[in-house]
Amino acid sequence: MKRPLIILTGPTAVGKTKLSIGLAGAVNGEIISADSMQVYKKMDIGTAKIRPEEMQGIKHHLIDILEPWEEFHVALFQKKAKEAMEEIYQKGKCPVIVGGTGFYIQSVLYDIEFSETNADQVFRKELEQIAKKDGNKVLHERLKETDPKAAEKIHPNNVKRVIRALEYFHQTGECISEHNETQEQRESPYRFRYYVLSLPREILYQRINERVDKMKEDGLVSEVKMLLEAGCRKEMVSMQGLGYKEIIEALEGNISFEEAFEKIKKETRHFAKRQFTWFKREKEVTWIRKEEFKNEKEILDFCIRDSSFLFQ
RNA sequence: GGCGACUUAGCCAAGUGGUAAGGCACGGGACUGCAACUCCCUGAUCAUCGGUUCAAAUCCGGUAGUCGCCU
Repeated sequence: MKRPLIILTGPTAVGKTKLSIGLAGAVNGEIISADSMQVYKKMDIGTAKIRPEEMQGIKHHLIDILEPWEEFHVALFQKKAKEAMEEIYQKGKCPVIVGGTGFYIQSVLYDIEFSETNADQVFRKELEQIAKKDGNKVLHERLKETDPKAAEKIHPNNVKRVIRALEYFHQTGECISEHNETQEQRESPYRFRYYVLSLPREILYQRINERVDKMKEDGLVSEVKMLLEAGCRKEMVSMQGLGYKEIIEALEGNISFEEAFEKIKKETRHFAKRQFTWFKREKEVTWIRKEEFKNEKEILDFCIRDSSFLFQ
């Protein structure tokens, strides 16, 4: 029998955290964060990380597990998430994955296979240079020769993806396009419910603006300063996070702080839009349109009722 | 009241006689080891009326609005 799994996601600032506590409490669950930035310690304000006192005794996994100078990626997320899930199942509890990184959720839900190889930084840098010097097209041509199917699917300007496809072939001798095709067929090894929390665009955008204003008040600038003093550099994956890269720009004097915060709002809106696009094409999801409910309690009740079959 | 300048998509903005660059926003989409990343797609007939011309956003005139200066 497949084991139960609850996923709670949605665009940034939609209110996942709040609902997650109630839900996890009701189903005797523990929370696994599916968030590419909240894994980092010391990055609290900019990631709108849940505070310990808000957790109400619910155990949270994959939050604050890395230093900001360490690298994180899907494969690692999947590994750690699976470990956490194992631990949760051992206790007879139900894992509740909460977070807005759709890609991460997918990796666990469909148990996508990642090869054992590590990122080949040297190879990547080399290809990046080619793209820079000779143009994106040249690199794409190269992919056409090794993996025409992938080349067809990936736009020449999407250098990152082109490089990954080339790297994959370089490391495994196999076409990433074929690998992906087989992975797409996968069925989830879990009995699950995949909730996507949503709000009308205008309301969500308003919440985003308010949240960014709050980050400003709460001292996002000092947080970034502290991180830089601790040795963080803008090239680091963690410092590419929304809110961090813009404040660094301002600290470097390239833009004003006012511009930086406006930029954060704008980019966060863009991010939310991308998240919607992702969830829209995920097939086995249950949308929870918050505007159709009277209050938070009703939403929670719906989730509890709706997911109860997982435990029968 | 007079003189002058301006008026191009939601915003910024090129074009000064041959049939509307670009950027931003909005919207849509992709995504299988950097994913809060990276990338793709999408819009006007040029304030308005009339004239000149084979041809006008581009020249001329009227009207309206905006801005500046002057009395």
